[in-house]
Amino acid sequence: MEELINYLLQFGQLNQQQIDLVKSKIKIIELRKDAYFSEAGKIAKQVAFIADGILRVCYYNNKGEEITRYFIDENNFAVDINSFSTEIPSSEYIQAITDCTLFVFSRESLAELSQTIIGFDGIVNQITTKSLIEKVKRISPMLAEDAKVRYLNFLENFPKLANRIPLSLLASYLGITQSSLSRIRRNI
Amino acid sequence: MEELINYLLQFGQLNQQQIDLVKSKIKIIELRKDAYFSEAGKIAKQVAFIADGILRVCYYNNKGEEITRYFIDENNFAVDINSFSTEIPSSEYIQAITDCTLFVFSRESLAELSQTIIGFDGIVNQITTKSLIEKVKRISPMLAEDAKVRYLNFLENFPKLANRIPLSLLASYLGITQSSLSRIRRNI
DNA sequence: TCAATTATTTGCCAAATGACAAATGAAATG
DNA sequence: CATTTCATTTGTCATTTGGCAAATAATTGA
Repeated sequence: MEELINYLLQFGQLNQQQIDLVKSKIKIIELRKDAYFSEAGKIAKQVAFIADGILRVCYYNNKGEEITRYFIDENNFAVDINSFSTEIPSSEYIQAITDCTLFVFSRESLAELSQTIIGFDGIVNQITTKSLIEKVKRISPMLAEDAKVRYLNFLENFPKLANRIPLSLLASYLGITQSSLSRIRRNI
Repeated sequence: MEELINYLLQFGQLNQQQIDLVKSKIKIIELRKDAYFSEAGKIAKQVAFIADGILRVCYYNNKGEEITRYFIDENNFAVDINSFSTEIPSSEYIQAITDCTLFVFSRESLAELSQTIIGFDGIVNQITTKSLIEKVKRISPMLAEDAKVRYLNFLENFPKLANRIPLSLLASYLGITQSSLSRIRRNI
């Protein structure tokens, strides 16, 4: 749980009392591989900090194909920010692709922390903005590159993730078929 | 300038005095086609609300090719949020692709508004978050679709923009060559 | 208006990727 | 250990897209 606290402290100060208060709001959840953390059609009510495991964000297109948009691994927050902030039902899923241990905050817990801890909103805002900027930076350049370069970039940026993610999901994330990714991998 | 104020009022309340204060901080800038609003290597010091015209965000890859990442048109904010918020030199350009009229806030102006107007930070945070979420939603699904579908989606989502953007830039945004886009267009 | 410049279209061929099916490999289960 | 299930690789062929050059169209500026 120290990882989570350290993460927060990057963005603002918290005294021991405040840290304890934050900790008291955490609910620890174990998610089995393939289980959903949040689902399309439902309103996201929780924010998770991943203590262990990998989640992915995915959706289904109009051909029924499953598209993986994003992976999130240890020591990062996972939330359907759109649904969580607007309270509109989500259009995508957040799913465990390995067994996961999550530190979960409910909407109510966060509201209480927001009211009790001066500066908590600021920390949350910074984390939100930073995460979204990173996401844009990660995804945005991909269109301009061919599949091989996208794969190599992924390996470079997330060397530890590559072995832990099934080929099919990685291919979907890269925007190619798993056959193509398999062939690309052979040619390296 | 009413457009800008209305835009802000969507995210929070401002009384007439506060509105006047906001207006007093605005600097009106005319940008000629091809001129830069912000440049790679420099720290973004301004935020623009586009009163008229279209901007694009672009960068150069390691082959020297120019990649267009994003278009921004009237009644939207444009800023290199990464550079502006971290004060780290940017790696991309924001360029006018038509003659533009911009309402510009400097970092100092925003800081003053932040200190003077209760709730101004909240408005700014909401706009920032909402803009980033929209950006992710716009870009993220593109990888999973072929070029023709990407083009059709663009037409559907931004019907007015298509005629105002040169083919070459739109092709770059869609991640294909202009020849390919030209062919795709013919087949529709 | 005409020339010069820039933007777009087209043709040709090569390379990349998709679609589908089959083969192989790896992991889980009884 | 054998079997089943799932993941990955491979083969074949069709389609898409890129790269390059040339042709055509549109725009700009003297």
